[in-house]
Formats: sequence, C-alpha cells, structure tokens
Amino acid sequence: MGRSALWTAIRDTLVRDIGEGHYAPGQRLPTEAQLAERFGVNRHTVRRAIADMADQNIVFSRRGAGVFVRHIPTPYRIGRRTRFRQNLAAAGRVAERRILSLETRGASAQEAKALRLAKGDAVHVYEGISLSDGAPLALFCSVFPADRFPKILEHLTENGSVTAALAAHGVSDYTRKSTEITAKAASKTHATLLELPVGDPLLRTVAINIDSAGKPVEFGRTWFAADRVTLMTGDA
Amino acid sequence: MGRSALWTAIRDTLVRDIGEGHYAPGQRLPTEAQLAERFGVNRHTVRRAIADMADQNIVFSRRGAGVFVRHIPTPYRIGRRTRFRQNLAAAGRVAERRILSLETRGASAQEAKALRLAKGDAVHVYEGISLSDGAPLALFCSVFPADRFPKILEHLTENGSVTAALAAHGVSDYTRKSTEITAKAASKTHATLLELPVGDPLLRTVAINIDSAGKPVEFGRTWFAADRVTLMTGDA
DNA sequence: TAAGATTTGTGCGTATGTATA
DNA sequence: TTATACATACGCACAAATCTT
Repeated sequence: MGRSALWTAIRDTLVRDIGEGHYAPGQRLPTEAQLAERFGVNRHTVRRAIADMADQNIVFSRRGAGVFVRHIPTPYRIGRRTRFRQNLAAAGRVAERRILSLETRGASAQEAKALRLAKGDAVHVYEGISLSDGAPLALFCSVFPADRFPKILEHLTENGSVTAALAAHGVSDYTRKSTEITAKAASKTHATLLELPVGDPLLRTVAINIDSAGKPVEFGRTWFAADRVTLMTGDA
Repeated sequence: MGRSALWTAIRDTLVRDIGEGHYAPGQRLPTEAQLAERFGVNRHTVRRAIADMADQNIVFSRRGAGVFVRHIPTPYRIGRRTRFRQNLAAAGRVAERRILSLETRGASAQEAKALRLAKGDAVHVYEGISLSDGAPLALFCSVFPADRFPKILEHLTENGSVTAALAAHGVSDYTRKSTEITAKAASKTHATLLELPVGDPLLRTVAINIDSAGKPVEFGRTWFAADRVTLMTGDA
C-alpha cells in the first residue's frame, strides 16, 4: 500500500469533480457500481470515499435512489445587526417570506420574560416561512408587545419585513441582545413545512431584539433546515 | 372549551412540576394512564400535553419504556473569548477532556486556508471528547501549525488544556475570529463516542482562533450533542 | 395497483500491509 | 523477534428502499 489510502484519492477526485461543477447541487452521482468500474476498485472502496464525503456534508445518500450532491448552504450572519433580507442578499440569494399566521394572544411565560411583560399581556405573533431562492430555509415565530406596536400585524401583512414594520412604529434601528442556538430533529409539522424528511436536524435560534434604549421590541424563534444554512458569528 | 385548551393547563402543570424538581432530569414521568387518571382526562389529552413538551425538548418518550425528563442543557457561550473550562465552570459543571488521538500530519486544504499555511504543511492535531459532569458533551478536533508550536502535543498530553498549551508557547492570549455553526445527524462513530442514538442531531462549530497580532493559532471543529448544550451569543 | 429492475445498506469471509506492545 | 491489533481492499450475497413499467 502507498503512503495514503486508495479511497482518499477517490474522495479527492470526486470532491474536485463536484467543485468544478461536473456534478451540480441536487444532482445524482454515478452509481457506486459505475464509480467502482471507473476507478478500477471494489465497490466497498468507493463506498468508503462516499462515506467520508457524507461525513463532511458534501453529499448524502438515499437507499434505493442514489448519492446526491448537497446544496451549498446559505451563510447566515448572526450578530448585533441581524437582518434576514440583508443576510440573504449578501449571499446572493433571493429572500422571501410567506405568512403562515398572524394573531394576537396572551404572552407565555417565556415570551413575557423576554419582552419584560407580565404573563398573559397581549402580544402580536407573526409566524411564517423564510425562503431562499424559492426553497424553504426556515420557520419563524416573531412576538411583539401589542401595546407598543398596535398596528404591526397590518404592516406585516403588507410587506412581511420586520424591519419595515418596526420602522413604521418609530423604531428606526434595533439590535440583537442575545441569541441561543440549539438543534433538534424535525417533527412531522416542521418537516412538512420545510419540505424535508422527518428526523432531519434543525437549527433553532432564540433571539431578543432591543431598541436603542435597550427595551425589547421583538422575541424571535427560528427553525432553520440545517443542511441549507450555516450560521456565522464574528468576522470571517 | 374555556379560553385555552385543557391540554395546555396539563402541560403547564407538568412543566412546573419538572421545574420544581418533582421529576429530575433523566427520570421517568408517571405513565400516560396514571397522568390521565390524576388529571381526570382522557389519555389522548395527556398525550397532547406530552407531545408539546417533547416539541419543546423538555421531555422525550421511548416506546415501551416511558416518558423521560431531558437533562438541562449546558449553556455554552460563544464569543471572542471562548474557553471550554471557563464556560462549563460558569454553568456550574465539572469540565474534563479525554484524549482520543494526538498526531502530526499534513494540513488539508480547509485547514491550510484557515491557518494561512500551504496544503500539506505539517500540523499537530488534537482529537478528543469534552465531558460535562462526567457525561460526554462534545467531540473536538483542534489543529495547530507545527512549526510555530513544535511541542504542543506534549503539553496537551500533560494537561489537555488548549489555553495552557498555547501559553507554554508564548501565546498569553487568543481570541476567536469567527465561528460557523451547522447541524447534522450523528453518524455511528459520533453516536458511539457521545453515547447517544444514531441520527440524533449534533451542533457543529468551526472556529478560528488568532493571537493578539491576528495570526491564526488554532483551527477547531467541535461536535456537540445537541440536547446537552445551548450555544449562546451576545449578552443574556 | 402490482411486478420487476435498480441502487444503496449490511454482513461475512479472506487477504495484506502497517503500527504497536 | 514475535504477537496482536488495526486499517485497507476485494469478493459475494442478501436486505431494504426506490424507481420504472
């Protein structure tokens, strides 16, 4: 045996092929049998290379169907000034929001604490789907104090933009106080709305946005399809 | 029906019971039948409440076994000064690192780019498991430029602390330039090492640490067991 | 709807080279 | 040196999921 394993060379070749666009995102690779013939190796050796690429989230395989190139995840910057449209524009994607529901109800304990309200105080709630280039990227649930933003649901109906709706209520700027990030497997409801298999990992962020005076203006929860996004903090 | 559904009251009661410690993390709740009797409702109503708690990651159910309270996730702060031991100490946990492997090899393309080296330049690689209160919390892989930190593996063998090992090479302080966060399902290898089921979601962070002069000193990748941790950015 | 072909997933056995004790 | 463990590679067979007809 040489200095490095045979399967690593096969992996590197396939990774280069994908990088050069011979196999586009979403497209199927040749079958394991075909690749084994192409490289003149056993099918197990090809499988070892594919397993490593799957580990690196470059491809994924579906039994009975084939091995597919993953979509390039949208980079999504999380920082003091996190804006959905700006983030997607920076990644060269077309941002879109689809409204699932708009309602007014009493705040839960968690929502009340985040917005510095009493439990049961009226809040406006905006639920929907974020799309990137037409594909579902995330589900979100934004909660606003109803007394301070009485007409926010109407503004959201028109435009969908949280930034614009807050601006219409005199909040010219807001910043993110904190973000919590967790992950969990997709439930059936999540999976259906995001068009992915049940059990696929979701990235969940919980954020509090405050105005320039430090008062909470929005409590937001978002569930990202994990294989369609990379959350980023800091410079790079 | 009153102002709110019956199952929400049952959920709130159970959540309060758990919060007050009547059911400890890892412990089993009473059976659905017992809960149904306690609340004087149908088992389906209890199931609706449990389903909501499972959605919120408060409990999880195992067919044939019961419903169990999840462990409280360790809050893990990600910022410019991210330190494993400090983070866990702040959460009141006992931090520990177990070495899986220490090796020297050529840098991959990704590693080389992050550390501003040429592909194939020698790097020291430190792989291991992070433990929180004795339970596996995360897998990590830290990569260091070999020419600048020639003896780092020996220091890591003694202590395990990256901060201490870098200090021994004259790096008194380092900061995190960036962090990327993704999620994926656990492979068999990951699952075995982290002692969780295959397919459970993992939080993956990729970080570059730089010294005070801005030179990269460490390229680190970490896979957290998602249900044992909450990543946090910002103030709160 | 059903049958059959295709494709990946899994398991077992064999053999060889490399690193470690 | 020997012995043992481990990674690599090949071959065969069948199961499970998927796609096509």
